[in-house]
Amino acid sequence: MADKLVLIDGHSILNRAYYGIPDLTNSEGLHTNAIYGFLNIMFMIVDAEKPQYLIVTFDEHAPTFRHEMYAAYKGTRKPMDEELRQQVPVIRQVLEVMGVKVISKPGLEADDLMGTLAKEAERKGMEVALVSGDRDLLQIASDHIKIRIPKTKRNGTEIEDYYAADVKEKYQLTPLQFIELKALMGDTADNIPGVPKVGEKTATELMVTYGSIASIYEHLEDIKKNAVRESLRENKDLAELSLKLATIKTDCELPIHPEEAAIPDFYNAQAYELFRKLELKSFYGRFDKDLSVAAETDINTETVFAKDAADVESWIASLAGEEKCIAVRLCPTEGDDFVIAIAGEDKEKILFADSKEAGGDALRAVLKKYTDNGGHIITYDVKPVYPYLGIDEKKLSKDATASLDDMMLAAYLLNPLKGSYPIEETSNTYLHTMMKGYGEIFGKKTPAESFSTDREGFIDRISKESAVLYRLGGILKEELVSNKMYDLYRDIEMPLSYVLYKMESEGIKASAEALAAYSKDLETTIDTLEKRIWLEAGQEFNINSPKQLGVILFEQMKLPGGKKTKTGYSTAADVLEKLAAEHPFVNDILEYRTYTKLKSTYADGLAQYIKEDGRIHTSFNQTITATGRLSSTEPNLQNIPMRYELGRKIRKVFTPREGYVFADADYSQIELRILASLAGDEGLIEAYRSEEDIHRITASKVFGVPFEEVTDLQRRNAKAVNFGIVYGISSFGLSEGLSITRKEAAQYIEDYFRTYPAIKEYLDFVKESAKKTGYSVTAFGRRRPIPELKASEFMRRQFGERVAMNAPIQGTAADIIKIAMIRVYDRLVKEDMRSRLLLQIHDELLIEAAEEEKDRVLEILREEMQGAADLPVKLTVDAHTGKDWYEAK
DNA sequence: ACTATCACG
DNA sequence: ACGTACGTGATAGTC
Repeated sequence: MADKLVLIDGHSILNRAYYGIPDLTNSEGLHTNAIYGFLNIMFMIVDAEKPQYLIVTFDEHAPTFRHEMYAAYKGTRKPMDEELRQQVPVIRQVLEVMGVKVISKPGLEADDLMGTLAKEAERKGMEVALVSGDRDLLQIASDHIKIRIPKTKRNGTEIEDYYAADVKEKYQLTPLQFIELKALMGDTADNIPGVPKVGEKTATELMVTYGSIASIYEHLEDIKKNAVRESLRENKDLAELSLKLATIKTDCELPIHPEEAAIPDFYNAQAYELFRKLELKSFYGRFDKDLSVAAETDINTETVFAKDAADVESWIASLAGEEKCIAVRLCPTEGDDFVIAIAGEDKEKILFADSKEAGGDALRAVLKKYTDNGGHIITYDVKPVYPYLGIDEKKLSKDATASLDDMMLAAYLLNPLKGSYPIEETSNTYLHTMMKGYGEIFGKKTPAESFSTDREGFIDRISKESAVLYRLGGILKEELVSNKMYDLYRDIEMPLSYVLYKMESEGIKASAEALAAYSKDLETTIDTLEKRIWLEAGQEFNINSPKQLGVILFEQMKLPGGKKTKTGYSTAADVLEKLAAEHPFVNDILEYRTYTKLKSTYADGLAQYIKEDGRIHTSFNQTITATGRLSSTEPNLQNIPMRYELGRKIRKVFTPREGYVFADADYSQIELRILASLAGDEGLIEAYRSEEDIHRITASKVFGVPFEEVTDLQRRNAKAVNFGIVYGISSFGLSEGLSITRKEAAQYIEDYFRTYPAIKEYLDFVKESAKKTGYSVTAFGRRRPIPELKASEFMRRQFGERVAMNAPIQGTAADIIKIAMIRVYDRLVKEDMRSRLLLQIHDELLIEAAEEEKDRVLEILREEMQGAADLPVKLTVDAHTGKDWYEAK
């Protein structure tokens, strides 16, 4: 095997990491996102390549101009962000401490250093992997020099690799021709002027056709486009200069040679210290155990084993101290059994109890007695813990949760973008510990399995977790207070968690027989459609495979429609619908999709979730969405079909229990009302006060026609604009939605903003404010960070702006219905009713109401939902009862 | 594990 | 020249 050299383009990778990784800071406020991202990529490459030699290059001054000879030309490179600039010396220090060879040479570009090093290594018989964030380096690619371009994606980093042959394949150009391509199109970041009027498209076309700049000039007269041809003619000198500038040097004098850069052992004690200081926790695991032991001690615990419930009671009393506060980590094991770890004032001592020995009922009684006497419990993910706390059924949600804290809910409010909230991540973030992930210790085992196979390890783990929880209690409360979200946490999220627990336990009755019958009906139609589609297509194929379907439609049947997705043809509904008019056969496919969707996801899918009590118990997740909404899983009961009759019929299988009916209530246009209120737009507020059709009024005002003369089309358009505004309007989005041109869409938006000027002012204000603070805020103080707003890519920034406009609206609506849920629940308890809240579907609540209570329940729903927020635009609620969900909605 | 599609608000 | 409406979750196919 030949020796291998890895070359890393320091600035370009650092830059890429900075823009690709959301902001990170250590507790001293030093930004570390670029450092983190850089090291991630470096470690990943070194792990994969296992090179003998490693060199990182940096430009001497950052930012630099590419070449002296062109430095006088107007520099267009943006100055470096301060947050990135401060990380440059730090990463160099990190690399130095790890023993990595870093080179830079005054007056030389990093590209030239790398080019020279790569070629020299190749001459010396080495394999080279050159890691860079930009494509300039592709000109260096050869059979032995691989250019590796990391891309930061949603779930980690992917690396694109280019040997010479790959460059040829992807760009239809050799690496050397690639230089000429760049010379033609120019590069503002590198101050290469290029030829005016020649962009990426034109340049590629010219190079593929003629093969070189020299050849292009020989065949100048063949070029069709006048503007391009004349520009080339006039700017020949510019083309030549650009070619020189674009060529990476491979003959520099080097301060170091490849064989002098043997790869060091990164993971030494000094480096470990620095990583600790920077708090780059995810890398701690790479260092030796011995090095990391010191840090692991901050959560060392000594576990005491309880013999019985009395033991637990006396220990709790001593651990709780004067503050009367303990942290409890509780895990169900087999059957009804569970184990608990309890931490308190004495931070090292953890009490462990197993319901098998201490008795489940006895343990529950101890916990109940403790809280009834004013004791406080800090938990992590409290919802599944409620059944162990013995909470009195008569308690209002706020009283039930007054003595409880849930650090997972706190962590979610502090950063709702994480998607999941493992306890160790919260601890590592806020306590600066370095806990291992659960999976690193127990793999994919469930807690119950871990407990039975590795009892000791599991006990140690939940002991540590409880210790950490006790400390998080104070810290996260402070964080919530200083971020002005403590009220939201205490008055909304905590009580809501209890309401959700009750709703989940209640479940909703569904008929397995009715689902089976529905499934059978669908199957008949699916069979017919399938046969007809195969007949039309002239062959049997898997209609559910977008790949096979694409080939059939667009290759064999030659229907118009191009590629859209990464992997091939798009066969999405909106694409097929455009074809359906000309090709009725496509309708069969759309219909087939509808029927199979209904069968697999709903008819058959839901049936699997019916429990022995004949009911479906969904999970309402409180820490998933970025905006503050709930989500529903296993199964999702927030997306049961509604819009079309065929699917809507599914709702008939959801029925109330004997002697009960459903009462269903939903807010009317809550988001638009919130927008009007937050913006304080007199026109829109007044429009709502008139209680007329809001889309019709809007159409009348925007298009300047009398209310009575608004056409259906005008109303439809106005409605789409109203929706678009809520989503964070863009002319493109609106034009897609309405099948009109972007220009027309832009005109609609302009007219809309002229009609309701305060709406525009408000949206501009929230955008500006989010840019300044980095987050958007709802009327109840819920925050959504928007890191996209400082992205370098235009598209991502645009997305950030739309999110900044939408999040306060969607989020405020989420806050309001959460308040309504708490109030509705409390009313049902207070008034001693048998009716129960079952479901929330974003703007809708479903109650199983005792028959004699149904009118009262409707009243409560209307009152509490309308009264949940006092806005300039009154919230209105539609409420109905019915013998199934279909009827009640 | 990822992508495409489609169900809801 | 670029390429998107906001927020979710389940399923089937593909790698």
